[in-house]
Amino acid sequence: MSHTLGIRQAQKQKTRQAFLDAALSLLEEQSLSSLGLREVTRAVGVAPTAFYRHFHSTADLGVALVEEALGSLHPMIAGTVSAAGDSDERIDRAVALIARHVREHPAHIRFIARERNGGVQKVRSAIAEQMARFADEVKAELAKQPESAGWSDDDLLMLAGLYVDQMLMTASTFLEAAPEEQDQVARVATRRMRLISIGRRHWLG
Amino acid sequence: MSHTLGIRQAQKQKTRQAFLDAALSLLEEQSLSSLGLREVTRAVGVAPTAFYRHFHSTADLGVALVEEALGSLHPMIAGTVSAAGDSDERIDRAVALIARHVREHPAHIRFIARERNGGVQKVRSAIAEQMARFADEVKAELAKQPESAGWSDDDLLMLAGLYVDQMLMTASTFLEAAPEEQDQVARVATRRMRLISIGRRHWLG
DNA sequence: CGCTTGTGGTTACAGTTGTTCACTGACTCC
DNA sequence: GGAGTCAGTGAACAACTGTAACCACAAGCG
Repeated sequence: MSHTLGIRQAQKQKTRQAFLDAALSLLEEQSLSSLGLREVTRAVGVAPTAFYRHFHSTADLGVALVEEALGSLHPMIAGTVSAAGDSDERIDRAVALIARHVREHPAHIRFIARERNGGVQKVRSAIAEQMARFADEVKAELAKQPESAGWSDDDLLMLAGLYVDQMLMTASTFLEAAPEEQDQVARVATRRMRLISIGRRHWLG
Repeated sequence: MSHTLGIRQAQKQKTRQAFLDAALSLLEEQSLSSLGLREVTRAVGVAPTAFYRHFHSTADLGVALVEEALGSLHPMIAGTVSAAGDSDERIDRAVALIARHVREHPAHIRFIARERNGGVQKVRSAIAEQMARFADEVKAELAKQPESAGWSDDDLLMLAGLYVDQMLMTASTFLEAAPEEQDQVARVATRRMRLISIGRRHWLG
């Protein structure tokens, strides 16, 4: 029952999206804490004061960017972990999926990796919250697998967090690697994941 | 053959160190790419133009900070890995060492974690280079251990990189955790390391 | 000693920043 | 159809930025 929202609201959303896009592009070569409000409005092509109609501050814009960059990622994460096949096949598929996502949304990944430890507290919190949700979701998927028999909740969450952190680091490494190094990066990432999975298999006893 | 350097040079080094200290302190709540030259000189208590006598730009200052923060860390890394005792004892000691280092040099860790993926290319490179050196050193230590029999150089480097990344992430997590959460962070970090070590033990065959 | 060197200070410039205020004019709703 | 709402405008503000030119004066060195 979503009624079409009026011309007015639609145009506002469009401008808001333009802000997000412009900011994301400007953030490829700087951090959020140095992103100026005027810089963004200039890139969008609107007056500086128009910014306030959409965000209180650039920090607020950053939080919105976190939603955009990570909010849509939950299905992919779950799909990655619950894929069919044996452990090695699953890992290969996960690494390939990460590589593809980085290729398609490089600015998103760059933003998250950069601001995860960045200078803006609210954005750091927003990212931490999303990452915690990822870890919870991965944990839920892991719990379904037979390999997790006998595992405590705590240990499962520990493992899930390790996987999630590893995924983001892999993505960030893809980002900085030259095209001809991508394969090498993928191979190392695969072996890291494989080692962790081996550790998982022998964790108990 | 180190002759005492003149009063002149000594005073210059002192001022330079004041710049580094002031910058590090200012960077606790912002990123390097938003750090202004005037901001730093104001904090030090010198004229803006004095900055140029020591650094070309704030990016240059950042590179110097990388040296200060990571340059002195090499002995600790090596010591951590080559410590005596069985695997679990070694891990406990490593985590404790990391916790202590974070407690003693929080600003250093914050800076490295923040700028590792930060908006200043030269600084990112400087950090990446030091981290690669750490990985090489850890690899060399690992190679000495009997558990590494039969391991290829490539796999050893992969494992070393995994350990190094894990150490920095642990340090950064300590940094953001409240005092009463420190123990919990330490316990999770310990279990992560332990799982990796188990993976290592069963990597071959 | 006097000459050179170079750290740091002073003044000034042209641009930029965030934020305010009063405004326009197209959309919305009764 | 007329009144009200509100996204976006334009001008103005004080404060800030990096950088240039020139100066002061203590240290180094023949």
